[in-house]
Amino acid sequence: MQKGDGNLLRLVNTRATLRALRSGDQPTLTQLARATGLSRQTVEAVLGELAEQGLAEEIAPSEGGLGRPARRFRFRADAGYVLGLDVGAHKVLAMVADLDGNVVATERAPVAEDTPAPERLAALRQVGNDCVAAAGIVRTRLMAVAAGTAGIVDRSGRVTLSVVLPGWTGLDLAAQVGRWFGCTGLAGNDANLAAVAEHWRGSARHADDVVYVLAGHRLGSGILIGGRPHLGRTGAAAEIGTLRLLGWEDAAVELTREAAGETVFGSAARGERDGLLAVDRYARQLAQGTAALVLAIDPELVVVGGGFSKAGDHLLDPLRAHLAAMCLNAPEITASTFGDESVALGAIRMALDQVESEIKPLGH
Amino acid sequence: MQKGDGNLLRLVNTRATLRALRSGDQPTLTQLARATGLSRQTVEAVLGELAEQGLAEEIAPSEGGLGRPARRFRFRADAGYVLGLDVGAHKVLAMVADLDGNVVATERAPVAEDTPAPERLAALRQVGNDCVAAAGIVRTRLMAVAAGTAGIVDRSGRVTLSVVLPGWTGLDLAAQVGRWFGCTGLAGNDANLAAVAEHWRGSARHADDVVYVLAGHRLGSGILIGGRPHLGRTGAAAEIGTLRLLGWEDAAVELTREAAGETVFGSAARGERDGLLAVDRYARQLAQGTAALVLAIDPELVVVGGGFSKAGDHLLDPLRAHLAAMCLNAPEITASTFGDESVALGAIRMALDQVESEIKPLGH
DNA sequence: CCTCTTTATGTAAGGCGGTTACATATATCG
DNA sequence: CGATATATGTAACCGCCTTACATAAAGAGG
Repeated sequence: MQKGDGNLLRLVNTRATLRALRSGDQPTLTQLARATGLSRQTVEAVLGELAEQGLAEEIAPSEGGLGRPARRFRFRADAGYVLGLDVGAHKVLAMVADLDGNVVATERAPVAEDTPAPERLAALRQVGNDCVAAAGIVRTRLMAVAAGTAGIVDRSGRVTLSVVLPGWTGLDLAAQVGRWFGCTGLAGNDANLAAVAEHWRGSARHADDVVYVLAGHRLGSGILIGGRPHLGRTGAAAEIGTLRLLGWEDAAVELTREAAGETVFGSAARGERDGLLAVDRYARQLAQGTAALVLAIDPELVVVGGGFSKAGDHLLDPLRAHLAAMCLNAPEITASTFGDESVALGAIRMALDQVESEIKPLGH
Repeated sequence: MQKGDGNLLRLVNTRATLRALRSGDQPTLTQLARATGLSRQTVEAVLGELAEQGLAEEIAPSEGGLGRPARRFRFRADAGYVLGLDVGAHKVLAMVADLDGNVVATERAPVAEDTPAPERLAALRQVGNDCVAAAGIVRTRLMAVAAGTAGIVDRSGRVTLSVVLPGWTGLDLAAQVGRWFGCTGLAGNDANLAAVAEHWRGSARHADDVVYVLAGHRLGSGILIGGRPHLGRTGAAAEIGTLRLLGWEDAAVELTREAAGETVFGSAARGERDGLLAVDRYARQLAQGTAALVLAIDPELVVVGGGFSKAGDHLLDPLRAHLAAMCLNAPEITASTFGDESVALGAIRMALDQVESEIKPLGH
């Protein structure tokens, strides 16, 4: 095969086999062959390599079928684990998942908004360690760790700018978490990772171009293009808040000044005039920033997450109305499915992508 | 090789060889082998297939070197041609290029702004035919044709909406031009194609994420992500003009109402107070829409094209100033290199992409 | 003029990855 | 118990690519 490319074909076929293996339910050799379009022999050889790497395993043949019992295989989701972290303004959150993305442990701890960076990092590390312990695995089984955080994060995983978390700017978060847990470290913007989570298993499963709006006391946004986060030159894509004209930054401030957000949404839900008006004002300002993103990207879907998204249609309906007025042919708008845990889940997906990208056929 | 994929490896190697063949200057077999990382034999075999398809050709070996004379090859750029069209408000423009993208003929004709669709189409067809004739080729040698037009064009090449060209909405432009010229037909938004042209050979050669702003009597914009046009769900990506808040649509109107744009820029160039103020107002409004796109996409580069871009820094400098005030860390801003012909050039690149995507190894 | 050096071309052999074809094994069903 | 269905194992073969080595054609130097 090609000199430089060391086994392009095997790589492709390995990926195809792995996909079939994971999507099927303990499939047989013949089923895998049919699913991948490869010959039985090839699938067998690939499975051999995967078994050597601990990624596949033959299990006992099934009882009670017609004909010779088929050899069955399964993906060894427990061959390794990944850790997803979320460093927020008020909490740190950690989740451990196996290679199938099944979450096996979750740990969280509250953090004060004005906590300085070193303590926040210590809390993050602590919650990460606790989570690994709770998952009942040793740290060496972690294959990658990813962290989501508020602020602008560049491609390398360094925090370029964070106005929310004190002392956060300049932090090399990816390298930091990598060192802590002795594996590849990654980091990304929280809204982007939340979007990734929604695209993986949430509201945005069937959309590839997505605008994610994080609507809470803080406003944030993320963009998925072709199912992958769009970072831009500096990692600042979707940071529409900077354009004062759109009133994006002011929205939440205003709402929280008037009252605790929850109270306002409760009031609106009860149909009280003041609450309805406040929510509508908020939705309008939210819509202005969202409209700018929607018009720029023309996404298939807008997902609204963050604390206020719990209000559901009480927030979404006015948002839909305002957005429809601002963009002709506005896209569908839906609420996030994961709420609080979406950032950590997105981090898990990011870590899994990293792990999967490292799977190579071993060239004997 | 794989059942479905009929020759993945050969396809990859064919592409690699083709790239090396085209970038080199009549390279020898050995040079090609070195450039592609493939063995000489493989390259030889691939060239054989390419020669069968008329895409490569052996030429006389070079004189006067040391050692046995090497066999030389060249890419047959004249194996086929593509046609690029631009349907504007005031003109129709056609260009024929060979497979290397060398433009061999250009034809244009003025069209009145209020020309109804059938006549505009007739003019387009006419100018296309004239251009093919001027290129001195028969129509059957056209391998693809692409057209750029103002308005929203969906993925299939149908005009979903055009407010500028009367009767244009609903037109299946791609199919139309394909029928006319008896080959694959494509169509796209003019600003997007202009961006493609700039990325191909113009100001945006070294940038993959680009925002293109068409600044003329009409305003338009296009987005390149990863070097390719980003269309969005309906093809309306970058149509930021809809957001009235940004005053995008009003900008040009105002400028043209005050005076012919050129006069204003001339006045500004002479340092006259009125002209400078008018240009600054225009630049400010232009910057608002541009800022929204820049913040959403975080591109590496903003390219300004369209009629007013001829004013150069007289327009760009105030634009830079306003943009810097609106986005922290604003990207570089530069003028288009192709001006008037960028849309047709982008159409040519689009057609070439289509042709190149169709190159497959013939499976003997 | 002949030979050496340099460069490149031809030809053969072999490996890797994959497929097809056919014989063989092990269930259930009548 | 054999017929049937299903799946496994083995062998032969083919395509694509690479390495290795012999051969060819030029200039350079005696």
